Amino acid sequence: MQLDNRKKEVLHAIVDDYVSTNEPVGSKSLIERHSFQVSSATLRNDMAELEHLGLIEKPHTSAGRIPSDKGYREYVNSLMTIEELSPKEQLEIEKRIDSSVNEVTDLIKNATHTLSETTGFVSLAMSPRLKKSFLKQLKILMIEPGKALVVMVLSAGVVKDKVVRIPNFLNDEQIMKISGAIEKNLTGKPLDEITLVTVESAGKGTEVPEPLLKQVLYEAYAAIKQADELNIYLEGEHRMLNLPDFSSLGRARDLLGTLSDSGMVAGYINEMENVREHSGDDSFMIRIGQEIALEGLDDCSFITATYNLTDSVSGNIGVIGPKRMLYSKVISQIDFVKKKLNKEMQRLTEI
Amino acid sequence: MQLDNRKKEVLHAIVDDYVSTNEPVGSKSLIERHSFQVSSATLRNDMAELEHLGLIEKPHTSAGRIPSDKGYREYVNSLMTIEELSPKEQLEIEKRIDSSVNEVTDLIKNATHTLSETTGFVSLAMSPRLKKSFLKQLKILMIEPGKALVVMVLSAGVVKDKVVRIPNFLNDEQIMKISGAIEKNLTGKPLDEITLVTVESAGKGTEVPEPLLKQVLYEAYAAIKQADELNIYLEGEHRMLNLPDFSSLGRARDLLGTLSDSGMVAGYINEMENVREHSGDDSFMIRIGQEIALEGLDDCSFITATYNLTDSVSGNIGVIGPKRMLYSKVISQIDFVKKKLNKEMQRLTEI
DNA sequence: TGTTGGCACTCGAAGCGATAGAGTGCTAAT
DNA sequence: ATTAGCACTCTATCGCTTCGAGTGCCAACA
Repeated sequence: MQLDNRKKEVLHAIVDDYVSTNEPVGSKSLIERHSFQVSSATLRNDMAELEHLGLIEKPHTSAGRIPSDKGYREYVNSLMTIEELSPKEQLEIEKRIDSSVNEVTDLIKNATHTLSETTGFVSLAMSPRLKKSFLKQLKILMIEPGKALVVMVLSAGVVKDKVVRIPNFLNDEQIMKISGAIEKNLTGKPLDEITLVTVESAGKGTEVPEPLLKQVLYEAYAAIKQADELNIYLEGEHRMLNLPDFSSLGRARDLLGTLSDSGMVAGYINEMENVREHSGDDSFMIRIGQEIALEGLDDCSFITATYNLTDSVSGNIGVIGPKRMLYSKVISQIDFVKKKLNKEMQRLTEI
Repeated sequence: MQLDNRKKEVLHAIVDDYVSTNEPVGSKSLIERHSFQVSSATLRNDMAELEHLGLIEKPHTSAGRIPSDKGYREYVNSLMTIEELSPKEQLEIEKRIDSSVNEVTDLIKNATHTLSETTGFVSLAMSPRLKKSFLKQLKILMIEPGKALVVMVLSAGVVKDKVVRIPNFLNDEQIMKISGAIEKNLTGKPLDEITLVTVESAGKGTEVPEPLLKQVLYEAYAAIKQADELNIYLEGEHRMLNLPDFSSLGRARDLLGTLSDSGMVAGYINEMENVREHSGDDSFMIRIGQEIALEGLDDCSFITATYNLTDSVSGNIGVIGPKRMLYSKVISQIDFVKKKLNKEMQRLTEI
């Protein structure tokens, strides 16, 4: 994008003004609010040029300009400067993210909640992708005849469990044998390398009748697979209704409708994450307006960062807000929450 | 309420018409839509009377009437007749509530989701109140030095667990001893009779140094207390935006704002539940409009039923919809979902 | 006494025209 | 390349009128 300096400044100013006023900005008010050394007529020429490049657009013929998706993109990529949060803001976040929590899930919910409160937008987080973590322990506990609990401890310090049905007449001792065999043979294996076949061969040699054994092994396998399922946490959907951008009920409805299908949102984040991984970019994922392939989010921007539970186990945390947002501020907020989250995660996972 | 028959019919008709059209209903249209054997002038007199009794009201001087909270209340208490769902509707619900689920929590989420889809409103459920259930098993598993998992099996077939911190240098054997002592002494006790003192005395006699023992016992106690904490599940908040009743953004915002504070909603349900228990009424709790002591729910009705996990362990499931709803239909839907839920719960809890 | 037809009155919703104001594009001069 | 000036455009808004559904009340009637 070959823009001379003044044009860059003009675009910057238009984005800033539009973000803060929510009104299309015209050449005159631009002169008033900023100290350009040229006249409004000159800015009009520049604006015509920016419009030609598709960076800004007019809602109607005789109105001011608003940034287009492409304009916001240019702003985010090359114009804005990111500042650190003030110590006060940092403290506020530190305080809200509770350090007394002992489970990863609670910690993530905590961070999501905090992020929604500090940004005033919808926040969301994906649970850690555990497929690269490995099994450290697996125990099967009898609950009552026919029912057992599979408890797994994963390398990332995460504990998962699942209630499963087992044949009624299996006794404690048999279950212990099977449990021991699985644990012995699968400990240290990453979850994504564990298949039904692996589990079945791990259980071989246990002196339990074949069909019964097979059922238990299947259930154990199902429990392991369930452990690496992804969860998504969304918070603060109602905040969108406070934004003038969604004062039209139709838009608000479409947006909340889409967000209510958390599976769809999770799928989209996963997709984005794959792109990020392959592009080698390790900081933020930013999607603006139509770039987001979800219905009803045309007027939104979607920003996520990646947090790490361990080196190989990570998840995402971020916000969905209006396109018309203070990008630099929001990005610093996400960044700070992410860092705090990483710190707490480390506390939880180090022995 | 001493109302002659025709006045009852008039109120009935006004509620029905208003529910289906969402427009204030006048004497003339009342004549048109129903076969009253009198003139519109007569109905006008009746309506003036009903207004005097506070059962209906006018949005403004020259408009038709709409039911007041008191009017809806009268309708619900003595006018409406409840019909069973059609076999088709029943089947639809049966199908949606999945029978392959093995955990109570999943089952409840499932039922909540179904209820929101069938009614088109916000649905919600409270997790079972476990304080009357008793401990069947309690195991403490070492995860790694300094970290353990407390697993509890409760009488209602519910499994709960919590990761806890323990002193670093406790070994497997010591933990097993403590775990065994607690289990031995507390099995069969209802959760609400277990206090820190009970747990501490249960752990006595274990050959583990005093301060270490005390910490573990405290953590075990905390885990037990956490097990009977209540959870609330809310679904379909976005559906409210589809209702003409909430087309004013302000109302929608207040409503969703309140619902987003799930703790507050849970507290309110608990309060309602206490009233129900003491009044001996065992069917539905219905709260209409201003009867609901929650901000922003003035235009809503709140209907819940009680489901049972076992005889002494129960929770609630219901909906929050607009006051202007088809009460008889919604009540049958809740009732049917509740019955189905009870059935599935029984399947899960019977050995 | 309960019911009815008639009538004047009320009030919001919808449609219309005029006006104001912010903004644009273009042209001609610097 | 920049600027002043001007004609033009489009929306938002205000006030005005009209329309219609609905009400309350009164006098007449069974």
